[in-house]
Amino acid sequence: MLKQILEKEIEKAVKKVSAGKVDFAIFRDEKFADYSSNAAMQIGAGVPRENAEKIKATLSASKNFNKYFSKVEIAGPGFLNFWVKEEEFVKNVGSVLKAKNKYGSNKTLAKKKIIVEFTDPNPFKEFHIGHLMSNSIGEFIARAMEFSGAQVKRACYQGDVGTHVAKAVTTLLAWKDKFNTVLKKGNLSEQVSLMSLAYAQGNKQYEESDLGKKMITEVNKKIYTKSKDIADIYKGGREISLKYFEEIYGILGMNPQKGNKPSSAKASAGKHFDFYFFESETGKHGKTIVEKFLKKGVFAKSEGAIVFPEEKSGLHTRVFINSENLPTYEAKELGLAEIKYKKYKYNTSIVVTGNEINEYFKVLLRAMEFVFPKLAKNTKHLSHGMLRLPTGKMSSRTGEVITAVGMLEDIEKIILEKVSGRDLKEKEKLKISKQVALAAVKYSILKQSIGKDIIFDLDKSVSFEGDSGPYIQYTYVRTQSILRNAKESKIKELANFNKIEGVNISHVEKLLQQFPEVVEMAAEKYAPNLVCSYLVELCHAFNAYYAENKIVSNDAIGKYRIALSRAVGQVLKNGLELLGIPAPDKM
RNA sequence: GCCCUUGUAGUUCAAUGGAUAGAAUAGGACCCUUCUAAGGUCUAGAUCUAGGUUCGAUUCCUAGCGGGGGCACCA
Repeated sequence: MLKQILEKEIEKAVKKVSAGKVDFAIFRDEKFADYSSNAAMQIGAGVPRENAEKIKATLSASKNFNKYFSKVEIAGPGFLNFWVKEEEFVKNVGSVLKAKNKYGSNKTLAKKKIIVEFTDPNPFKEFHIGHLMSNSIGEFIARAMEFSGAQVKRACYQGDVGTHVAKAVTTLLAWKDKFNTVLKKGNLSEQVSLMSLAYAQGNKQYEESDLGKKMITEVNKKIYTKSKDIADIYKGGREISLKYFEEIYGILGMNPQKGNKPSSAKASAGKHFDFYFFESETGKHGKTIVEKFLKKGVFAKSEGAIVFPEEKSGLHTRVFINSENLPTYEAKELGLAEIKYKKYKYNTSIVVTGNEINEYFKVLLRAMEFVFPKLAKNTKHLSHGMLRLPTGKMSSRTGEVITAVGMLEDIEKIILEKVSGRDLKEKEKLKISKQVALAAVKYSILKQSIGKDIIFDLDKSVSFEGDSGPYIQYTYVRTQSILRNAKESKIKELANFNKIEGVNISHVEKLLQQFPEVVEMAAEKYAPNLVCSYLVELCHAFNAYYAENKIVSNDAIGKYRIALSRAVGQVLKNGLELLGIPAPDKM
């Protein structure tokens, strides 16, 4: 990459000016140049502009520098501005077409084994738009790591035991007949909605009456001990949820994983993750671990529970095993860390969750430092913000939730309306509306830096214009349409990019050259928003180019423009692929 | 009360300590007998307050004010 070449050249030049280590940056701002650097100003000694002059002189004399760059200038307080030779941009168009779906990938994480845990929906509860957020972000992280050469495994961790399950099961016990009927005769969505009703009802009971709370606590114990009283209901409900989740992963565009192994015999045959972990197993293992380390003094007994005390964490005391002798989230997570490692000897374990558990996770990692120091070091907690409604936080406890499927369906209807006039088959229209809806939703999640809350206004947030997923899809469609036209007109596109004359390098070519750098930074910083804003910028540049120039024409420049369109299409497709957004050929 | 996090155009979001703070929407003015107007062109509009570090601060530090989350047996 040009950036790396430039970096080395500057490094060499700086050494001639300063003996000490200089920490400089290379950045891009098209207002000024193709690349810029602050190297001269980062040198502690001397006058910045004089240092810049010296660096410039060295670079100008470098053969390797002159091979790729046409010019270096000094500006402002001492910035070095660099211009890339125009022919490099043309050559790069050829590189895009040659590399195809590999363009932009790199090897920075080659041979690294990474496990990414995300989505983590709980059986017996709804799959709401918050899970959609975790899924979109997690899938991006996984794909970005893969694009950087890592061997990635996807993991999904599901809470199939615990109070929340007991709440639903307690209600379902009371509704036994109704539940059995729906279980036998109802379709999946009826089954699921009955369960979420049961959960909301159970939750109400738990909060409003002591008797209800007591009942649910009893049922909770029965779930842990696998009592026969609840076995059928529990098993039935669990299966429904897991089946439903798999259906959603398919809708969200996750690819089935090859050779995946459910981590326990009880697991249903999920296909979309490599590993499925369940609290029923991590709880058991976690409890054993905590008990073992209680003896070693890592944990302490307090008020009938086993806690990780504040003195050790430096944060605050957390319960790992409660006074009912059941493992809490923290103990389960401890168990999970080791179970994961046994399944897959990872170099890095990334856990994607909502940010409301940030504090717990910090305590957990401190505890893990005592228990599994190596794993603690290699675990990275990546938290995203909450998906909030303009009316406030949504709550599955009260039943005020927007489900992922419900929202996607609503948007699909709007899009179906939009494509109604197009000359397309009904089947195509349906497929396209699904693809565009997914793009609208996923993009609105991924376009901002993860970690911040998203205020999700259904009417406003999900946009089809401007800075949106559909805009990128539309531009991709435009490139494909151009290629179809060229084919119909029997115009052959350019194949040799080494000696093309009369091409005016536009913003489009420069952006194409930038893609690999963007991908690398997005992966390094876990920042899908960088890919998003890059893609929109590329779309904008290409659409402006398209408005100004006739693309399809049977002459040298036409042939070049067709090739350029194909390259733009390829990069858009690669970028969308990273974001987990489909790229339709027509819309 | 304590801890974490956040504060940028009317709104929703950008900006590895750099040059003139970018987009998108909403507003105003234009462009479909050139390849999909889900598009393009022009225009107006913003860094919570007070200090500090720095050649240079939206970015780092301190304090204050506002939003969000958390503060042992839910996850």
